[in-house]
Amino acid sequence: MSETEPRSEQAAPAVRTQQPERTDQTPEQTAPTRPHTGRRRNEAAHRAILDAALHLLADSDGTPVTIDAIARTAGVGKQTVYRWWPSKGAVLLDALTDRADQDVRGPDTGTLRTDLRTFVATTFDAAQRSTTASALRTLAREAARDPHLAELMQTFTATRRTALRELLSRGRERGELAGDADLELIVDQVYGVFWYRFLLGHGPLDPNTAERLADSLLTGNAAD
Amino acid sequence: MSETEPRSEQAAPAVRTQQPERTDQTPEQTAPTRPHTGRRRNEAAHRAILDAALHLLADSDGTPVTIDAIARTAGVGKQTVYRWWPSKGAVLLDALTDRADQDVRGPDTGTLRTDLRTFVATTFDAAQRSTTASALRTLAREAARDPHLAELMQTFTATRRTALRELLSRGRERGELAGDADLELIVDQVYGVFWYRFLLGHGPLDPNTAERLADSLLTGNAAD
DNA sequence: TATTTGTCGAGACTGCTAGTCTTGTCAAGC
DNA sequence: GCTTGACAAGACTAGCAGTCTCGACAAATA
Repeated sequence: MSETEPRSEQAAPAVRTQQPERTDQTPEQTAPTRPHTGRRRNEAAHRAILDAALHLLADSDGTPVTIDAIARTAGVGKQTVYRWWPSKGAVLLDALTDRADQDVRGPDTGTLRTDLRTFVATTFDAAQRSTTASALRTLAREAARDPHLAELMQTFTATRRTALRELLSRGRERGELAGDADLELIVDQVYGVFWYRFLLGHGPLDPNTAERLADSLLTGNAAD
Repeated sequence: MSETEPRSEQAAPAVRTQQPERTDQTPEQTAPTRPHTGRRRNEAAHRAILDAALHLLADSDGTPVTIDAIARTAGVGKQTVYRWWPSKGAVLLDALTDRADQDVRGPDTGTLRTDLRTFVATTFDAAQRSTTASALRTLAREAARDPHLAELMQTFTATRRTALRELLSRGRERGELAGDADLELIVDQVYGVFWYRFLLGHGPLDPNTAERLADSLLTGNAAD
C-alpha cells in the first residue's frame, strides 16, 4: 500500500490529519527551515504498535480489536498511537499491509488461461494463510462500519483489481477473449466470489475452485 | 422471514431469550395450562416499531441505526422493543423482511437461459428499489459486526440461494449445463458479484449486466 | 549546562451505543 | 378489588473511539 501510506524509516503516515513535522515548512512564507528539534520518534514503539495490531488482528476470532488493547499489548500510551495514525482503521490496515508484498504484478506467460489460473489461485491462497486470513477478515468487518477505513481498503484492493484487469486486457488483445467482453464484470466475478466465500466461509477457496472459476470465465467470454 | 421469527398475532419471536408466556407450560409437569392473564400485547406498538425501524434503515446514509432512535421514533419504550426482539439486529431484519415477498420461487420456463436471466435481473432489480436498497445495505453493514444478525441473514439468503440452485439443477438435468458443472460456484458467482457491487457500488447492477452475467455463466458451464 | 521543543507512558475524560433494570401506570381477566 | 403482565420513561452499566492533561524524558541549540 505504498500509495496510501508511504512510510519509510522516519516518515509519518500520509493520512495524518496534522503533520507536526511539517508545520515549520509553511510554503509561501520564507520561514527559516529549522530541520528538527525535540525528542525523536521512537521507532521501537512504532514497530511494537504494528506488531501488536497484527498479532491481535490475527488472534481475534471475530471480536473487534480495540485501540486500548493494541496500546496495552505494545506497552505504549494510546496517544502515541493517535499521534502517528489518524484512526483505528488506519493502524489496522497499516499493520496488515506492512509486510505484504506490494508489487502485485500479475503473471504474464503469454497465455491467458495460465495467467488467469495462476492469478486466481494465488489470490485465494494468499488470503488463506493463517496469519493473514483472520486479520483480513477482521479488517473487512471493521471497514463495514468505518467509512474512512473502507476508503483506505479500496485503494488497497484497487491495485490488485488493476493487475487483474490488465492481465485480461492483454489476453483480449491476443484474441483469447471476445472483443466486447466486459472485463470489469469478469474482475468482479473473481473478487466477488473471493470476498463472498472468504467472509462467509460457506465454500472452499482451494486451487481446484480457482481453476474451475478461471476456466469457466474464459469459456464464458471466449471470442466467437 | 417467517422461519426465523414466526410471529403471529400473539406469538413471541422464536429467538427470544426468555419466553415469559411459556414459563407456565413446563412440559413433563402436568401444570394446569392457564391460557392468558394480564394486559395484552399492543399490536399498534409492534407495528410502530417495525415501521420506525424500516424508515430509519432506509433513511440512514450509512450511519448505524440505534435502538434509542427506533424506540423514540415509534413512541415506545426501549424495553418494549427488547421484550419482543432479542437484539437490535433481529428488529432490523424483521423490519426489512416484514413485507418482503417470502416465496422466492425461481422462474421455471423450461429454458435455463430465460430462467437464469430473469432470476439475476429480478435479484438485481429488487435490491435497487430505493426503499429496500439503503435498508439492505445498512443491514449488511450491521451484520458484519453482529454475529447474531449475520446468522439471521444467512437463513434469509439461504432461501434465495436454494431457489437459484434448483433452477440451475433443473437446467442441468435438461442438458443445458455440463454434467459436472459446479452449481455452488455458479450460485456464488451470481451472489458474489451482486453483494460485491451492491455494497461497494463501484459497478452497475442493471438489466444489461444481469444478462451478460447470466449468459457468460451459461456459456462457461455449458455441456460439451 | 540550561533551555526549548516535541515524544513518551499513563490514565482521566467525553460522547456514543447496546442492553438491563426500575418505577409507576394501565388494561385484561379472575 | 386483586393479580398478572404490557406499557412509556428513563436511569444505569459496560464497552469503545477518540481527546486531553500530566509529569518524565530526550535531542538539538544557546
